[in-house]
Amino acid sequence: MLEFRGKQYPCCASLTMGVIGGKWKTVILFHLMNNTLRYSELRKAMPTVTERTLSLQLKDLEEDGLISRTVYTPKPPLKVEYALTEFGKTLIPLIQAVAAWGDYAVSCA
Amino acid sequence: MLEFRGKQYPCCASLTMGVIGGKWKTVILFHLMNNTLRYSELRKAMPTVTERTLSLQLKDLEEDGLISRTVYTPKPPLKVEYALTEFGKTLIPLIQAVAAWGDYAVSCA
DNA sequence: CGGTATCCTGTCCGATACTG
DNA sequence: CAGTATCGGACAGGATACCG
Repeated sequence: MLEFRGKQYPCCASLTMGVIGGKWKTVILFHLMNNTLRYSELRKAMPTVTERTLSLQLKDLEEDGLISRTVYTPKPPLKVEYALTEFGKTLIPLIQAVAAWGDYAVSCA
Repeated sequence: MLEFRGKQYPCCASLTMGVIGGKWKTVILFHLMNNTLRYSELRKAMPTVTERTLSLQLKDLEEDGLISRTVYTPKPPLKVEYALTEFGKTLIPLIQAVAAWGDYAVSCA
């Protein structure tokens, strides 16, 4: 039994899935892999996610230390940028493998 | 927009997560990565999953073509073995990366 | 611009009991 | 031994409206 940030996992594989699982987290990480992006840029990159869900997933990823959130303006209109942290960058090879296998599976079908 | 086995995905990363996501699929694949296992052996390897859930997840993985189910006995008591298919084996590097990152994250915390 | 608040729905998944 | 049947709770995630 493993523990990470207060949650328990029966196996190292399930720990990873607990952190990057869910419907949108890998997609967010995939888009942040090569670029720092603003909230609105993420929305454009992922047109089918709702604002609420995107917001919640970003907060989750931030709490797990994978991404950073930087506010550049003192007042509205706000400018906010999201980027991978150093810890989040350790996921890059994994995200690349996830994306590559998705492409491969499509090419098989 | 990508399609795989009748489901739609907005991104190659989300396709992969749709196939190996969920609470238990990567754990099953992790245990089948190096060994063919019987149902009861999977249960021993994953003591905290319920029979119902294990059964459903195995069926999902079989329908997605990742694992094979072989019955060796004509009547009860049954002997059933699960193994990765050739297509499922293409996931091995990914599963290894998932497991390795889980270990790494624990070592950081 | 970058979010929350509120409400609601589906689905995942656990518990328990039973079967070929 | 290897499952299925039934029930039900919790939570992820969508729709829409509103706020600093």
